[in-house]
Amino acid sequence: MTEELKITRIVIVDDHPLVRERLIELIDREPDLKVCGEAEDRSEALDLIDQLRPELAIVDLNLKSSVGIELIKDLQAKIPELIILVVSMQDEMIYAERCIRAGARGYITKQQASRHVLHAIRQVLSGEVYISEAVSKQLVSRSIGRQSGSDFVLSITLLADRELQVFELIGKGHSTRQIADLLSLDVKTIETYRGRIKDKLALKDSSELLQRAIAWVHHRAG
Amino acid sequence: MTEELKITRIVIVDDHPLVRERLIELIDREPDLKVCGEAEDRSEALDLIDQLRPELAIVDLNLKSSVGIELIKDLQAKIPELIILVVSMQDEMIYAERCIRAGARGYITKQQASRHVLHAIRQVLSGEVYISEAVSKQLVSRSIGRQSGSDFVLSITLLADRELQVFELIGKGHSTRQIADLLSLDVKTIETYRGRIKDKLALKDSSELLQRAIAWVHHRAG
DNA sequence: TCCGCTCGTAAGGGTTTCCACCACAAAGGT
DNA sequence: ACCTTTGTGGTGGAAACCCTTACGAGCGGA
Repeated sequence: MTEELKITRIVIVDDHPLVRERLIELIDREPDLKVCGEAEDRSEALDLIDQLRPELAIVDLNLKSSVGIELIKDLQAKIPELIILVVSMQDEMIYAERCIRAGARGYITKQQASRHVLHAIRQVLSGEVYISEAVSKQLVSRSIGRQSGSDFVLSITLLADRELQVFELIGKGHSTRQIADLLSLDVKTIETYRGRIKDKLALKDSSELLQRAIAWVHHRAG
Repeated sequence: MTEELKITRIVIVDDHPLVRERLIELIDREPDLKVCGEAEDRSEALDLIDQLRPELAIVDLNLKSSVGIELIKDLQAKIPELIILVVSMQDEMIYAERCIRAGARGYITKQQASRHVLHAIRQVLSGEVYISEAVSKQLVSRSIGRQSGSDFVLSITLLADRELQVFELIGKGHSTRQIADLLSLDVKTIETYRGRIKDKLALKDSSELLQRAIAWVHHRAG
């Protein structure tokens, strides 16, 4: 009588085939873990996970239309028992916080993923929350007073998830109409978000909003 | 007597280990290609490539600290015979243009990389320029008949002085009203310039104009 | 010289966006 | 149980966008 081995089934959601393929290799090398499906975008992911019902989903934050957070919320609402680990290019604490609040159980950057993804997987499977070093260190270094523009970075924290999404799309030069289409929302809704962003960041008109958004996007892009 | 096989040596510069690892696998599977080194950032890449002198460098655009474009320029200046293939997360034409202009011989998105990277490698090695479908389609849909990608800069020279002034102010995030005030002109005049700029640069709406202008300003700024 | 072209400036008129304010339901905190 | 935040939309007037037209100044070619 051989020992029964419980295999944990995992779905990967990421729009970069290179990353998916490498993650699959790393994971499938473990005898007790198995990637049972992959998806490239939100709706594909929802369908697939609903059908396969894996224990764990590894989700890229930066899906094409920047709807990673929405996907987390959707999954959390639909399949509460699913454990979600976020793999992201962003090493900003803001994003990690939002993901955890949205229901994810772990957050790891792509820089760290190669070495630490298995550790992260086991940690979230065991019920703990995993946040990668690089990110949590960032939190500390920021709270120790930085000078220029850091109060602006902090004020970004005030933005709700949707508002931040819209803010970033504005910074990339997208029109209100395009943003509405990208997020499948009414133009009027985007206009509301624009108004709220202006309030929260204390901006006086749309060009100040635009300038801030451009600066923010280019602040992260390097 | 065995056939002599010339092996092309390749260096990979990318700050995502997952991506590097997968690229290495794909490349090393080919008998005539060999990854001989990896680097994570600009200075590391410069040292390594200077030392190893590979035929080809595969460079990620979005390196952490420094912008990938700078690295391309550095490499091009220092080792002109090196062939550079850019692998990028950005599917926006602006970046492809800038890379090619900076001396890269190919541009492929990470979405496409998995399937097409070998084809791209062979194409740039054979002396041609490779630009991935997803990106070049954007270009074609906008301006029929142009395909080199770097002629955007040339088309900038089509702009009259006033038009260029307006273009740069747009790129800094100024509104039409603000520009009119700054230049002491009527709003209607600025609107005319916007229209002419769009014509000359073959842009289809104001957000494309905005994105171009932003890219232009950040290109000037370094 | 006359024709054609670009440049700088602006107006007319239709379409879309901006913006201040309102509405409402769900979630969460005190 | 209330109050705030969040996500989603609506009204309506001001402003911006976009296409077209205009017109004089300058400049280059036929």
